[in-house]
This record gives sequence, C-alpha cells and structure tokens, in this order.
Amino acid sequence: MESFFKLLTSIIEINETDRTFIASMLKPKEIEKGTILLNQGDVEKYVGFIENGIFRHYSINQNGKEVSLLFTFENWFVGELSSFLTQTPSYCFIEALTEAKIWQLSYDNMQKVYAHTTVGNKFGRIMMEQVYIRKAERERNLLMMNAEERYLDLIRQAPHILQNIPLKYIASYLGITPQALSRVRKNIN
Amino acid sequence: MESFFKLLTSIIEINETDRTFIASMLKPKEIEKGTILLNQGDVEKYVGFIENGIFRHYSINQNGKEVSLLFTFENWFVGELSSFLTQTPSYCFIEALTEAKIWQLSYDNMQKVYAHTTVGNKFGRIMMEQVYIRKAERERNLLMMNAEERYLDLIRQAPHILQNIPLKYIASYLGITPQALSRVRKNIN
DNA sequence: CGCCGAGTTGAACTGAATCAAGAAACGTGG
DNA sequence: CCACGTTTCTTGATTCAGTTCAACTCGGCG
Repeated sequence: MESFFKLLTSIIEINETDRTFIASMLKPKEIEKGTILLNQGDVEKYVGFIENGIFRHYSINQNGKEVSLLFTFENWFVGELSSFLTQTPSYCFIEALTEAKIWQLSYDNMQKVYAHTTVGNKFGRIMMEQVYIRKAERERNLLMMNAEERYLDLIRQAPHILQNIPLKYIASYLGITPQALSRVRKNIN
Repeated sequence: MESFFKLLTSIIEINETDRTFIASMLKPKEIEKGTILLNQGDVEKYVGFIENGIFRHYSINQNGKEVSLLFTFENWFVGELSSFLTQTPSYCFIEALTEAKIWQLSYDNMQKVYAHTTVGNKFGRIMMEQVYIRKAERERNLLMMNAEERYLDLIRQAPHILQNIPLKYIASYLGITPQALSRVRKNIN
C-alpha cells in the first residue's frame, strides 16, 4: 500500500485523516497468473493499484478479432476506466499476464473518497489528465504512423513492454498481425 | 457565457462567489472563419468554451501527411489538451471551420480556479473523464473496425459531423483518403 | 462566363492480412 | 533432467483493403 501513497503524495499533499480514510478503503487482492479480472460485458466495479504484476486489457469484436488495448505494470492502475466511470458494461477483458498483487478501490468507495476527502478530486483530475494524454498520443500514432514506425515508437517509449509481453499481444496492440510484426522486426535488425 | 455555466451547473452545484470568480476569468473571443487558433509547436495557453462555431484539430507529420483528430462544436471545449495540461509544444493545429465565438480561460487562470474554488477540481475531473472515454472509444474503433465500419459508426454517433464538415476532413479523421471514403459512401448507398 | 477546390471514378500499386507450414521456445509429467 | 505436446514465432505465397496517380464532374464565386 505504501507504493500507492508514494504515487499519491508525489502529486498532492495529504493529511493524516484523509490518508487513514483512503487506506481503510483499499482492499488487497492476490491474483494468479492467467486470471480474468474483468469480462467483456461486465461492469467494472474496481480500480486497482498494482503493487506488482502485469495485466493486459483486450477486446474481441463480433468477427472474433482480438486486439490488445493496454498493458499495465506495477505502480500504476489496472481497471477498465470507461466502464468504471460510467458503471456500464465493459467492452473489454482484463487478464493477469503474471501473478500479481493489487489494492482495490470499489466504485462506491471511490465516490466516498471524492465526497469526503479534500484531495480526492484533485488526485482524480490529475490521474485522468495523465491517462487522457496517453490515449491522445496513441490516437495520433495509430492515425499517422505505419506499422514499423509504431513499433519503433513503442520500443522507444516503453521498452519494458517488449521485455515482458509476448509478441503476439504486442502485435495486436500495434494493430497488426503477429506475422506482420515478425517481418517488421526482421526488417529493422 | 450562460451556456458555459449551464454545462457547469449540470455537473456540479456552484455558489455565487465561485461563479463570479470563474466568470471574471473568462475572456470572450470572436473568431473569423479560417483562423488558425493554435499552431503545431506552440504551447496551448487557453482552453475555450465554444458559444458557437466549429473547429478542427489536425496534425501533420514529417512526410506531410495530414490527419484530422477532432471536430468541436458549440457547448463544448476547443483547445489542445495535451499541450495545455503539460504546457509543452502542441503536436497539432486548431483551425476555425466557421466564424465562431468562444470564452477563453488561460492556463494561469485555470490554476487559480483549481486552487481557489471548491468546484474546480471536481468539474475538471469529470470533464477529463468524459474526454478520456471518447478517446478510448476512438482507440478501439481505429484498432477493431475497417474503414466502412468506422464511417457507419461515425454517422451513427455523430451525424452532425457529416452535416457540417467537408468529406476530405472526415476521411482523414477516419484514417483514410478522400477517394477511399468516396468509395465507402458509394458502397453503402 | 471561367476558375478553383471538393468530390468522384478508374487503373495500377502496395502494405498488411490471410493461409499454410516449419522452427523455436516453453511447460508439464514422467 | 529429459521427452513430448503445445504454444509462439518465423517464413513463404497469395489475396485484399486501401493508397496513389490521374482524369473527370460538379458547384460556388470572382
């Protein structure tokens, strides 16, 4: 739990009361490798702070095509935000790619944090700003770069992904097939 | 300015003091059709609430390829958020597709609103949640749909775009050429 | 009128998908 | 620790969605 407050206090000062209040709402959860944390169609009830472990967010469309949307690592959050924020069914799955430990905060408790702490909304705003910026950058990459450029950008921006995630998932994250990624990698080496 | 407070009060209650404080920081701006509101490489100093008018956000890469990233309409905001929030150079342009009137809030004044009003952070958080959700949906569309599906989704979700924006811009928003869009449209009619 | 940008249509081309098969890595049970 | 089966990754051949290049139509505006 310390790692969560380390992130929090790097963004905002927090008094002891708020800290105790928030701490009381975080529930630890140990997760086995391969666990599906959230199913497509279910409502996301939690956002989890990752103490350790790696998660993959992915979606499957009507034709059975699967795409990876996000990989999340320690000291960041796991959870389907679109579903969590609106409390409507999720369009994506979340699975644990490794065993993991997270600290979960339920939607109801999140609302209490927003209502009863002085820091909640500011912290929430700044977190949302950060995830927004990442999504906006991804939109631009998908629209303006070809497969090779997107791959090069990924290994520049997030080399830890390459070291920890199977290539087939990286391929679908980049919007290409594993075969195409294999050829891109062959080409640049 | 009423339309801005209408949106604000639809999300959060606001007292007279805060309202007056925020109102004092909004500066009106009349904009001619074709005006470039923001240049690639410049830092976005304002976020603007659109009283009327239509704007296009677009980016141009090294190869001269231009893509439209966002169209914004009345009762919503115009401004390059990634640049505004980080106060770093923008990767995109904003142009007025029509004449327009907006209410501008500078970055410095925005910080004052966050620091000195009780509603600022909550309103900011909820706005960021909304723009995040839109971007996440767009990411999914770009990764999971082909050109025709993206077009059909656009006219379903945002028919006003089709009615107000030249097809060449819609094409690049969808990530395709005007020729490809023309063929998609021919195909579905 | 004539010009100019937007939109359409056609033909050739290309980046990436698909289909298919083999090689390498991985996990599991003996 | 090895053997076997399974999954991941690679490579080749073919196909296809969308690009590029080029020409033409249309509508608005000087």
